[in-house]
Amino acid sequence: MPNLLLKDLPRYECLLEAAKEFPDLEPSACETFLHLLRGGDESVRVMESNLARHNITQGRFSVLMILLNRCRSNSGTLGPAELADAAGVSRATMTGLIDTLERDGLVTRAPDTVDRRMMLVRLTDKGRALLEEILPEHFKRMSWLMSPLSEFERQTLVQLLNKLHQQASKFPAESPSAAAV
Amino acid sequence: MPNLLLKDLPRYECLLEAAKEFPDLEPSACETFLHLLRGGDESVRVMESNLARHNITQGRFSVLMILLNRCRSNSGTLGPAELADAAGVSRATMTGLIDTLERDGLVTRAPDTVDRRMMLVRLTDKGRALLEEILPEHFKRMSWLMSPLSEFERQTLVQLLNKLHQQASKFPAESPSAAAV
DNA sequence: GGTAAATAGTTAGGCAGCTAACCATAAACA
DNA sequence: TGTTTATGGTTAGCTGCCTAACTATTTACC
Repeated sequence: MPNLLLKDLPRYECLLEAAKEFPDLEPSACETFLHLLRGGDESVRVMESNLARHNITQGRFSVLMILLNRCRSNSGTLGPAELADAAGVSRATMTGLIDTLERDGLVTRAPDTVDRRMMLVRLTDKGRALLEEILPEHFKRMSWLMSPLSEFERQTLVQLLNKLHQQASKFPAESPSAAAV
Repeated sequence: MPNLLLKDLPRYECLLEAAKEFPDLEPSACETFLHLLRGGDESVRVMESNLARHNITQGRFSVLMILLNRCRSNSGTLGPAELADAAGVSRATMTGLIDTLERDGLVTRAPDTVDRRMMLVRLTDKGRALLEEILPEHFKRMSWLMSPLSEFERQTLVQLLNKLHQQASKFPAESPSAAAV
């Protein structure tokens, strides 16, 4: 799901110019933000073009990967609510994702006999086989994408992104302008 | 449009473990990639919660910003194809975006008398007023989000993201596995 | 034990992204 | 000049994302 992507980011001088009109615009913050968006988006596109060859999308892929990981530790089943939480989407979205995955035979959905509100989603053999077919190229592309960065640069990038993650997680879910404080 | 987001990224030891099963998995590349995705996604969410208060989405916002920028230099009008290219979406998507923007009175659409295939999209006064209402808080949030990073760290981050951008732009649009070469 | 609150899952309606196909017009070229 | 090709815009149909509202079940609490 590539997001909207500005092809040419504004040059720094333009940001400086715009800052005269909008005193709240901090050019270096804006520049960093736009680069981050573009970087994330382009990376997703590179990976998605691989997934698309197997008729699968980023969203479906994430669900399959979560199930695969949980297989190792737990019983191999998860409820839609847990999946939604792990994947960072709404429960309604997860219902739709599971619908298409089930339709294509990649997961199964069965009612939980203990808690009768719950459904148990499980990766099928077909789903696992699909992942094993996709993953080698998937990981190759990751390596290719990151190949211009040295190990040190990768660590640096992760640290910087972690700082942003820390900050974003502080964001008050509701209060709108309180963020500016 | 927040993309799908893994809430808890796998720990590095898990990546090392998984690399035993998938020899193509390069743990540091994978870790960097996942952090990048999460960082971009979280940042978008912070900004979008502001736009949503004004009943606008990231996609619509981008179109308005492109028009605002072009106003300064050009005649203030752009065709859907140019907009789509600048925003990095398909022409069909842009048609839909302009539809809703026009419905809400934020842009106008008029046929070009010279090239009769073209439409000319123009920002309305209402659209401009909306931007002027949104932008201060928009820029405040950018600054808030980036506030944990020093100027030097921002420069570093931009440089690293630029390297990824260079690499991603090298990506062959069609050939699937040639990327691994 | 019985009512209220919380939780799991789904459904409905809307927007945004995509591809593929289509029509109108313009440009290229024989 | 006339045909072919390219371009601009739209439409149709799909997926995926959201919120809000709904049902069923479980839990909490009086």
